[in-house]
Amino acid sequence: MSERSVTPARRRGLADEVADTVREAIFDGTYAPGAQLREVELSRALEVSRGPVREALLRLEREGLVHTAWHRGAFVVELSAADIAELDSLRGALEGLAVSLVAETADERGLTAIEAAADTMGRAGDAYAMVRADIAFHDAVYAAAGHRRLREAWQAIRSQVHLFLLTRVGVSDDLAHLPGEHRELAAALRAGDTDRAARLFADHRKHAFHLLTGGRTAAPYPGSERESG
Amino acid sequence: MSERSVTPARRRGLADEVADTVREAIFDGTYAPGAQLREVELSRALEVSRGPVREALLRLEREGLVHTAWHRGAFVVELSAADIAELDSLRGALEGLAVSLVAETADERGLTAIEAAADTMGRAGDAYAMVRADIAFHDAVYAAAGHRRLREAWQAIRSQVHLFLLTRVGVSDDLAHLPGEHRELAAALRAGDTDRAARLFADHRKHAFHLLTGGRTAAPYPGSERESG
DNA sequence: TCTTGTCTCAATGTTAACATTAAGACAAGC
DNA sequence: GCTTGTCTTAATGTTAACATTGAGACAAGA
Repeated sequence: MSERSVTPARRRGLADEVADTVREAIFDGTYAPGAQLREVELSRALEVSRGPVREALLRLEREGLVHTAWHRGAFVVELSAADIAELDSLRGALEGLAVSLVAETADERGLTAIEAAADTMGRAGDAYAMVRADIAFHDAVYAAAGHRRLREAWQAIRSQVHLFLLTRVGVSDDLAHLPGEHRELAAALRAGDTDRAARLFADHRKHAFHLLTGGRTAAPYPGSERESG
Repeated sequence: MSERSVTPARRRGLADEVADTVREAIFDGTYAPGAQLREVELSRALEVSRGPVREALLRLEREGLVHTAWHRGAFVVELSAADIAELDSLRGALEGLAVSLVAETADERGLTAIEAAADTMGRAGDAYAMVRADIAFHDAVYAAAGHRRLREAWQAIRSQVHLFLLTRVGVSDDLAHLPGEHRELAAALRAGDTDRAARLFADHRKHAFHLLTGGRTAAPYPGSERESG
């Protein structure tokens, strides 16, 4: 049992540490969308040299949280309406695969983790904790899929989704229904009902999309509608 | 007309140059799967310092062509049967979205580019040129989808697919039917027939999968079969 | 008034030296 | 004979200094 929790014990290096710190700073609002991330500034603040900072910024760029330009530096991304639509449709495609994998091949451990994540969401205090729990729930689903590249594809947009949720949280405080939805999703996955699970996940996304954009955003890509029809 | 081909003219930096060179070297077989990529060795050979080389290796890692371990360096990936199955299923999910986007919203320019890529394939000389043309065809499809993050998700596995095709080319010299298939795919896309295009693309992948793995490989993920049913 | 050329400077791109790590060889101990 | 500890060495991780770039300010010219 306790053997299971033994971490691979691999050293992480300063770059990972820096990346985590900066990512949290962006989520905390320390660096707002559009803000510039200066290498020397960060290296001074974190007491490391510019090497690891550069590497960390590259990693954040891979996550889509930061965009860089030649000799002009790194900036926190500003998500446009079109970007939100892209994230929504791509999420749909990835989650479609993840859900079918989990429903058809997931083991007990993965299903338990998903249900635990759903339960955690029910105990979330404020809206920000709710957002964290929501992301964690989807993390659990991707983890249970047992598909490394799929998980990596999710991680490439995960931070952007997180950022979007954080900036839009508060436009609607009617988030109380989410924990119930997640428990329903978890139940469908455990039941192995692929079609029902896929439909629920699609509805879940569409629901959140319209709720958070308030309908003022561009319509989602047509491709994102296909699986729910 | 000529205005259209004006490149953004942005400087690329040594890291991009190095990444391109090393990627080509991997595809050429200079660095076989499993080979170590030493930073000092590369920096000496390319006459740059280790900084850009490190950055290039990070980029190749993002493409999945290389994997690195703490204080142990970078190695060319060795694709297992499970990896191939992952690539196939993830490709299916991404292409499903791409195909529906192209069939429903693509403009004339994108469709023309796809057809041009299909025609190029017909004129491919040897099997290696055929592989390049095949990748280029799919590139054109993703480009025509007009979905930046989808294209990036494809680029994250593109090189791995390319590497796999190169290592397996020759197990079957019956690749003559591919150009015809591609032209058929292009026609379905231009016709805007989403369902037919999706079915054709799924069959195309399944066909290539079985052809190149010779059926000796693990079965593809169940999720990869869904859209063709 | 608008354009164009020059200048300045802050920031990134690059380099080479230094510090730390991990795998392998080898001998001591059980 | 097998394990364990130490040493060596080759590689990466990190640092700080140097080189290059791009945006803005400003003045001269049409």
